[in-house]
Amino acid sequence: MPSPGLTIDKVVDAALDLMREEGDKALSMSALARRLGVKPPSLYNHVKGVDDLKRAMRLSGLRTLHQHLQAAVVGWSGPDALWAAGQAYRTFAREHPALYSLTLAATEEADEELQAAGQQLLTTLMAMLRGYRLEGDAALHAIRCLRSALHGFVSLEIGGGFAMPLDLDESFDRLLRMLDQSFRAEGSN
Amino acid sequence: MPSPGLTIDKVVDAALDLMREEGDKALSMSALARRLGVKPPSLYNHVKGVDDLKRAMRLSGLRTLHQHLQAAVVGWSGPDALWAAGQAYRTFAREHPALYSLTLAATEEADEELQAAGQQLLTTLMAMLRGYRLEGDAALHAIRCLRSALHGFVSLEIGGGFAMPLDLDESFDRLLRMLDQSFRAEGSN
DNA sequence: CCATTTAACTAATACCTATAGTCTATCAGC
DNA sequence: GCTGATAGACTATAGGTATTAGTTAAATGG
Repeated sequence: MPSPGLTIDKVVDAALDLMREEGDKALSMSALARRLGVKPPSLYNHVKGVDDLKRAMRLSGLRTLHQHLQAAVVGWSGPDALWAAGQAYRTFAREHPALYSLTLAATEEADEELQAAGQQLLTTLMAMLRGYRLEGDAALHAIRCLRSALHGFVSLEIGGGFAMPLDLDESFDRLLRMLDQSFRAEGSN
Repeated sequence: MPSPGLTIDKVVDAALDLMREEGDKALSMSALARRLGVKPPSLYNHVKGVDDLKRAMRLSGLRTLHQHLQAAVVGWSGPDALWAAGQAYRTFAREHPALYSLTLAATEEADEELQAAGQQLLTTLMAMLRGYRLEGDAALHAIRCLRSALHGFVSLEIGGGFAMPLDLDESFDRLLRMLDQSFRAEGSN
């Protein structure tokens, strides 16, 4: 083996750095190879192609997001947990906008590993809602509302969709209040 | 002029068809030229390049969405208008998933025309909320909640993000109920 | 110490976007 | 009806991308 300078982890990490620094448009096998000081074909010893690379990045993104969420909500319940999770979610998206977009895009062709990572995320969100005493389908519908609201807000925010000169933190707080009140109302059934 | 078979509208329409039929990944100047029975360089007489083409498609998407929304809410107010708008929004996204993603992605580098189209959309949403008697900043924050919820839901839905075997229509209805109750509470201030 | 394997490489293919320059059919004005 | 300008197609070309095939050298294991 001629000086194995690369590992799959180094490749994925470099790809994450590249996308963080230069945006999702700049991510390519060529640019990645340049950054790693290597010729493009060498990358194919570690990833199957650009789609496989993105899949690995998505997996990394899902796991990192999950860790952040879990760290944020541990020890809290009910509204406190909701606010902590909301802030953590939004912070992650703002700090890694390109990765966030990539991660949440196209859950369609998710293999087993990706689905497991998504499932873990869902489990954490479910646990977070435990304080609201939501049962059965109501809890699942509530999760969907929660995910929609969070994903929609951060997507629009990082995409520059909120143009009005109006405090974003305040808007996000109101979004969380809306969720909180909805969960309270549903939970008291 | 050797038989001007192309016009800017034909080009954009063909691009929309191409993306609707084969997905956003299949959209390229080459594929578009093939579909139009023309050589790729000919397209450059009508659009500046692939980015300009996408810009034109985004504009078309924004305007179509706006028309659908306006047609849906006319004659209604309050909750009725909210439900009509929600259904129209979701229907548009489901019928043109690739166009929807393209339209709402990267509002960043929006030129004057795009911003105007976005503004019209916003104006229609504002009018729709009139029945809730929301005033000043409260109305603007409410719009952001509305957009977040709708955009998040349809994005996740068309991306296959909702995997649970649970009725999507029911989930969407609950999302609208959450918005409705929030607007009622805010409006009574 | 040698065989195997790993992971880099070079070379080549087949796309893609985009620009420059050419040619021809149409249209306006005479 | 002729002619000149122009619009809109074309050919040719440059340079970028992903990917595969085949080659070579280094490190490991028996």
